[in-house]
Amino acid sequence: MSDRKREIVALQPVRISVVDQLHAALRMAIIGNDLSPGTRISESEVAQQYGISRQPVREAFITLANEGLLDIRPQRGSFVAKISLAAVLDARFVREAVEADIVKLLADTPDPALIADLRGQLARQQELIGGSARDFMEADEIFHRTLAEGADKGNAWRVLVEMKAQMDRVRFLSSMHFSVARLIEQHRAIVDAIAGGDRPAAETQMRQHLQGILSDLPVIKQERPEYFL
Amino acid sequence: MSDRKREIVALQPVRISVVDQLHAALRMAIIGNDLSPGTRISESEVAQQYGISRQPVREAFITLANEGLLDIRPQRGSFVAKISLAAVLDARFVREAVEADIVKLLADTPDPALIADLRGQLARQQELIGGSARDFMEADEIFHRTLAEGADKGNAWRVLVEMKAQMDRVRFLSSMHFSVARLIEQHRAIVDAIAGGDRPAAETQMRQHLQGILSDLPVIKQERPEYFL
DNA sequence: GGGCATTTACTTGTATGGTAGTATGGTGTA
DNA sequence: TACACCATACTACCATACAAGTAAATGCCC
Repeated sequence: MSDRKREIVALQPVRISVVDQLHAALRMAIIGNDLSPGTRISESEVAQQYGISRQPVREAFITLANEGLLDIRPQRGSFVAKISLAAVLDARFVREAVEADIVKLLADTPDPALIADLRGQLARQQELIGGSARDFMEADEIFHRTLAEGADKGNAWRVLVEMKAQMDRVRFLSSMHFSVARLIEQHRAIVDAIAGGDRPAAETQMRQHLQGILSDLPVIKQERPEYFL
Repeated sequence: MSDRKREIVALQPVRISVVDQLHAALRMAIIGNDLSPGTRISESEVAQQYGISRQPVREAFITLANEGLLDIRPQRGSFVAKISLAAVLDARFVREAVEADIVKLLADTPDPALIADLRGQLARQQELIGGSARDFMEADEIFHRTLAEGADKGNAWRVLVEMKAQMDRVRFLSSMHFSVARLIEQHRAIVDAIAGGDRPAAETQMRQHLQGILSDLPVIKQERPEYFL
């Protein structure tokens, strides 16, 4: 053991609570549009399906409601939240603001190790072209999280995840309306700007990247008005 | 009834659930440092105090935990979350990024009505100098919310509230370490920049305003290390 | 007195029962 | 036929009971 501080990592509890497992499952189902906006899901029904009691289901529901993914109406029922145009637009706005500042930081002091990591991810993303939307979304999430953590803003990532969820829901409604290749190209431009220490370029590229959804949104809303509020 | 679309406003439920009331009360208590970081609060204890069952208490706890204000340790107890320096710094970072973009928008198209509102608030804030920290915090919250809503980013305000909570907790630990007068002066500078349509100035002023806590934070941490993680 | 196994009192996690409120479909009436 | 009324079958909300795990106090042994 050397002189430097020992890394103290919190031990993960071996058992993940029923609530957390259920929450993760439902969250994925909602974002991936396996549970469409407006769908009714009742506590007792879900409890029965998973072979657990109503209580943990209820707790998972509460967290989903806090995240804006579920709409609990007392004495009436719980429904997968319809997509609020304003909520999606504001989520996008928040992401743009925060991630723009993140890449500015990264461009100020480019870290070779980080850049190598990112370039590796770009290569992996290339391989996903033509694959499932879900796989690319996952890679995309890792990419953006790497940026946040590279700028030592791991806690900020938590809110970005929530914002990203709102946006990804929309994308999953119609995976035809965005070009994966174009997104990867934008990712590459961001990495290049960071690597070159070009702060304004990094900001511009990130903002453009996150503005992409603005053109898809009206199309999707027109196609699937019943999914929107 | 005229030809224009009728405004459909959602009817508010008259009764606020026990859970929501309790959550609000506990949240205020934690932010206002009536419940200090590290304090143990048990479900059954709180239930007894408020004359309700454990169930709604538990649900309020879950939401508080999601907000990062409570630390629920299974089979061990629930504790008011200690303040994480990283969490506060990242919350500040997020606020700076988002609110900077908000005032940029506002400066692009200055709205006389909004500016009049804000100037009125500045006058009210002046009257609060020397008053309780809690009163000023409330006025401060209204000010920043007005900016967000003025830019039509009401949904974004939701996440800002969560970030603000982390920061306000710190400030309440030691209300001596910041000058209300200086904060109001900064508010005024922000409003002036918006009114003048000066986008870069608005951004700069907002960023400076939100960087203020950076100087207080180390002092407070040194004074009350037991409150920090 | 010090170390250790055990007990005990506590915690949160989960299951279930009862209540009040809401939607719906059927029925009687004008 | 159209409408008001009511029985019924849901819903989520809240209370209560039990299970599983933790930690501190206890008492025993060395």
